Amino acid sequence: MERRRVLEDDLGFLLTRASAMVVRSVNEALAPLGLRVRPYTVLSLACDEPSGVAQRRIAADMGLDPSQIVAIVDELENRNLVARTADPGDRRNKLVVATDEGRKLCDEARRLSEEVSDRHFAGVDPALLAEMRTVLGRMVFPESVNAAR
Amino acid sequence: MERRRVLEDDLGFLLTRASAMVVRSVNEALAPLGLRVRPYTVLSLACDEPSGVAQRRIAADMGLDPSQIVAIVDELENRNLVARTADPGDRRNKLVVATDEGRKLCDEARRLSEEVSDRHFAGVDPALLAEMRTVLGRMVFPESVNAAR
DNA sequence: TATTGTTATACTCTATAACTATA
DNA sequence: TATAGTTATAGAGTATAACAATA
Repeated sequence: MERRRVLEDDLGFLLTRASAMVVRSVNEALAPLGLRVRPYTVLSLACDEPSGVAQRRIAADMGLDPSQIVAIVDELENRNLVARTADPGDRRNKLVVATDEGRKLCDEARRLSEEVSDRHFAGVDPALLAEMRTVLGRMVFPESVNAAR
Repeated sequence: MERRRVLEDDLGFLLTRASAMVVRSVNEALAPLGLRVRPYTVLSLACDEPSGVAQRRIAADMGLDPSQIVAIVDELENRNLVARTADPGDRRNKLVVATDEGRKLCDEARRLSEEVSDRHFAGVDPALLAEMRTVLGRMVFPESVNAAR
């Protein structure tokens, strides 16, 4: 063989390639539901928080600029999957809350998305996968390293 | 805490977030060289193959469509970092070969890019990083699972 | 003065289809 | 007919700056 002498050991490159593969297949898997990865992620965050999530929070969790969340929430709201509700405590906030319809679709999407992940990581030692979750989780959410769960 | 109940365990999501972080900081690190991740990757592949790489090969290794390679090679060629040379064996192929200047810049870029990776994965057990490389490498290049190196 | 959501804009990346030249 | 590279185009994702409403 003796190709890819350097890139095959570059974790950044491998991460990029792997995530592109997963995103692609999740997008394909979610297409029948009319969802793509990013709207699904927003919907999922809304579903995880019964009282709703502020758009800033969504942006922070997804690593995006708040301005990029607007159109995604617009789309989900137009489809009646989430609703923007006023935060009584701080009227600058708009809390994004999932509707019943949104929750149903999210459950379905989650199932499909997990199926895709399982397929990609089939045959990998579950303990190793757990360690990868920990490493990547700490990298992505450094503030919650020792947070109680 | 008790947020992100589901996404924090979603390897696809973590992979996407982590790779976005790395790509962003590698792009920043390479900016002084006038490179971004993708041109750097193409240059790197060209440097790894003294006799040159076919554009199809580059596309396959990067998981892109061959049409997306054209503009990147154009740019590198305009900067005299690579040259397109005719493949004597099959004149349909254009082998992308790195120039001396390209090799010098690639070495520099590699150094900067490794620095970024080291920073992101500082404190992680090297053995675990090696296992992650193996898992992701198999996922990305399934054809070379048992390839001799 | 600072922060939340919003609008607007420019750029990069992704995905396809169709063309040409060689095989 | 099949394959390598190319062109063109549309859509999705990324990155900033600036604005109105609220704190």
